[in-house]
Amino acid sequence: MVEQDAKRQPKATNIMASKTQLPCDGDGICMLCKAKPSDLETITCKTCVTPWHVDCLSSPPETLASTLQWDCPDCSSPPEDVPLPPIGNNPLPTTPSSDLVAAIRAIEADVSLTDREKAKKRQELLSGKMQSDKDDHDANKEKKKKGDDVLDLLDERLNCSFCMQLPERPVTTPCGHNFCLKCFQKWIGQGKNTCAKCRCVIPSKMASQPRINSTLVVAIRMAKLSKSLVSGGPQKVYHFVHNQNRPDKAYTTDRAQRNGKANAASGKIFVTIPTDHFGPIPAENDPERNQGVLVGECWEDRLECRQWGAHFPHVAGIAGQSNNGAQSVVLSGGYQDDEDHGEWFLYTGSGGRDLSGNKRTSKDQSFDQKFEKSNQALQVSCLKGYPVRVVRSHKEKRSSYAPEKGLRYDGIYKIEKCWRKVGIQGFKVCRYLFVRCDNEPAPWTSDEHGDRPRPLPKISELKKATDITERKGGSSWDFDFLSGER
DNA sequence: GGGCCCGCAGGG
DNA sequence: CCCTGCGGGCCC
Repeated sequence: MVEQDAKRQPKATNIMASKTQLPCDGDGICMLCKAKPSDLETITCKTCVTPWHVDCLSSPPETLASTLQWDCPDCSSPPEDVPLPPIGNNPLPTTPSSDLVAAIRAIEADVSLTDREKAKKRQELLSGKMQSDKDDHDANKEKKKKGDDVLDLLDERLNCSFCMQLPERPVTTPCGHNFCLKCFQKWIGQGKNTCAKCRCVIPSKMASQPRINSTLVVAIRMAKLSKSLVSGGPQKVYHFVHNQNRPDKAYTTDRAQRNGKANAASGKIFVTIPTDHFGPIPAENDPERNQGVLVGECWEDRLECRQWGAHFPHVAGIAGQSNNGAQSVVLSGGYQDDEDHGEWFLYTGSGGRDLSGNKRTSKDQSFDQKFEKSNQALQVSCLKGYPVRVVRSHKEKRSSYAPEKGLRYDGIYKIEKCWRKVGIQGFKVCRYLFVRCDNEPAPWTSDEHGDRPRPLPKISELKKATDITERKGGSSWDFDFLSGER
């Protein structure tokens, strides 16, 4: 039933490989003449979507039509012994990327459209039928459904045949199949030289020097973007909605130049809470395990912690919005003014630090902190008595309550007071008194404080520790734990 | 071990 | 779009 389709053969440009042929690099610079050709002087391969400098090609295409259907020297004229790729009875080409991308680019280039309109057009394009611009209001529900379909369609056709996910740093074989760079290299490393999907021979050049199909990257991104913009509409779109295509673990994006968690993007968020969800994460929001996030749960790093919803920001210590309150904090011991007593602790606000140059998280304070942004969010949570999830990190061991390793979810606290004072570095800091308030036994397990639950701190103890110099908001001292209401 | 530099995510 | 940020890896 396999049809050999002659039309699949590259246009007979019959490149003579007498002269070295090299494409443009990632910056659009011709690797042969080192010049940066304009768009008009550049031609893009229909298979691998790599740009080439026309003037440096030994045999450039002659007609407009052949330009659109052009295969670069790497992808055309396979060795004589290579059979034509077997084509199934699917009438669609197996490389949606080139045509699709050309059309998407045309939309992108249209300056008369807003981002939103572009997204809509992209989405229409991807769904294969141009939808008339009828009333935008009640079509929302339908669009939402359609958005999913589009992404699903993309998924099926673009997925890496090894890991079945949307490819990470996708490479495309001349036969039109996409793989993650890593998956592809692993396959080649096993001595294979045929496409894992259709068994067609992979040219040795491509095998030894696979190129990232950057345009496919863009297409996948655009499709996702278009989905989020069109389906989400004005209402809030939570992260977990667009989560389905992320791998289970943090991953290196095509943009990152290094592997590893330092520059990684987050893996799938497993829980179904919105990022502004207050309080514990219950079992009903944990479809993965159906148990919720339990006090004492530990994670390797912040990205993993994020995936379970305990604390969403990747770097920042406070999760919150100035008008809404703060959902969670991370205690790392990195702040001199922090004081961790387990059952209660003093937390320092963010800001006031010198972040010039590349210092993302300098420890040197150079100006006063204010109750704004995330500091204000904590203030709101204090005033309203909202529950705050607390995660401890033991990067610097300051307290016997710190977890043995990694990060640990230590349950719900309330911010009993907040104020500003002059910190150790001589600048004002925002300060918050957190007191544990959930019903589970205190999670500390050190010998020193082995008796659980640990008694609540005495007011005098807190007063002494907090050293209030300026009070800003906060509940009164008669907070509920005095009466035993936790 | 400290400094530097990277890219992601989120708020505004 | 810009700025910030209680990471994290690598290089010195």
